[in-house]
Amino acid sequence: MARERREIKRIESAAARQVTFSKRRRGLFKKAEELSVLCDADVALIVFSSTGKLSQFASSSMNEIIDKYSTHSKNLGKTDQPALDLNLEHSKYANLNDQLAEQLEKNLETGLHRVLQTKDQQFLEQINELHRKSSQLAEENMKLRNQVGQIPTAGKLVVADTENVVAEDGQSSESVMTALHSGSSQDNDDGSDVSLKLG
Amino acid sequence: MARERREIKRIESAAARQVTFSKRRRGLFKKAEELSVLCDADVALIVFSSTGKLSQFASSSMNEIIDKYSTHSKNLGKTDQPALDLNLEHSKYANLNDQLAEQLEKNLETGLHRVLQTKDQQFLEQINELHRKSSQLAEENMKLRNQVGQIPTAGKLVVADTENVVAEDGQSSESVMTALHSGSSQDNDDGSDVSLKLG
DNA sequence: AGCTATTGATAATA
DNA sequence: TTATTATCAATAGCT
Repeated sequence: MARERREIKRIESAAARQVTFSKRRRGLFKKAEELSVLCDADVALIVFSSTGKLSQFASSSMNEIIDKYSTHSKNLGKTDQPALDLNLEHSKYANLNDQLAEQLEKNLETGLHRVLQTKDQQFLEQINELHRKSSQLAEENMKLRNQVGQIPTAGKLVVADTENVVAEDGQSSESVMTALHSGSSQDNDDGSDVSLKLG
Repeated sequence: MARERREIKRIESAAARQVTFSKRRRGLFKKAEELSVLCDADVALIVFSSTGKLSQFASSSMNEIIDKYSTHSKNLGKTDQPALDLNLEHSKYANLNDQLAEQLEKNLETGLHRVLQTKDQQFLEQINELHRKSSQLAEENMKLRNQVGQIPTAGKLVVADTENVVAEDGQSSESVMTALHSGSSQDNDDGSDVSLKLG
């Protein structure tokens, strides 16, 4: 609508596109508001520029309108518009809270588990090394006692027989301790031992 | 824009209002689509007539755009509109994600910390006990060597001098490892060593 | 719904 | 980005 008619197709020149976007966006928002005022309609307009910048207009409250839309949508919705709108399951937003909560919990559990695994891993490695050293000492000790002619002080070296206690993670706090005292453990199910729920 | 300029205020005549609504709505949707095409913008338009009828347009997917909007909203958003948009706290949906994330993180940090403290405590006690035993063994070992007339194998018993390595929690996984190898450590600031971020 | 006289929006330009 | 302006597009008032 101007010096020359413009074909409705993506403007290739980024600069020109930006200029046109600016002008037309203003016009669009103005029209949106005029419609809402003149015709007492509830209008919500959301625009993301190609660079990701958000612009919005809502004749009342954006949330309210989106809510109303979500609810109303399960009906036919699009009484109009040959629009490109594909959605029929706005339920997505209805349950947004729950879904997000669930998703976040999963993310966090994963992160938590990873952290615990790392930390536990270090502890366990440390413990294994200590066990190894103790074993060496105990063995050497025994040999020395034999050389000296002494009878090995049995029972004092409970550590001696635990060569490899735990090499991998996947234990709950409780079972880890058990494993540590009962020698080598292989039953790793790698199940997350952490479960948190929102309060 | 026509035979006469029309003041932008609610049209009282229901009939006239309906006619104008019809005409302007068409124009608005057309402009919305043109903007999205010309400028490669993501546009969502929701309109409820005064009689409650819904019309919508979305350049891509309505849900997608609303999602993006909700997420993006924590910024300023409304680059435009002197509109009647009253909400400044699209927080409800807008920051839902962030809020939940934050809340969850807090809950988890608390829970995590508690879990880690318990678990760490057990690990540390275990490690301390091992150190103690090693020390005993090393000491006894040394005495035996003397009896046998051997020269103590110096350097092999790095564990021997660490009587009490760690008795309390408050170490990061990294510093714990350091502490274990460098003997007793007193610099406990008890800061939470766990920090989780959502991926 | 159509029909136009007008106003309003805007493409090109600066 | 703002300002100008020639044109094109939308639409108010009627039918």
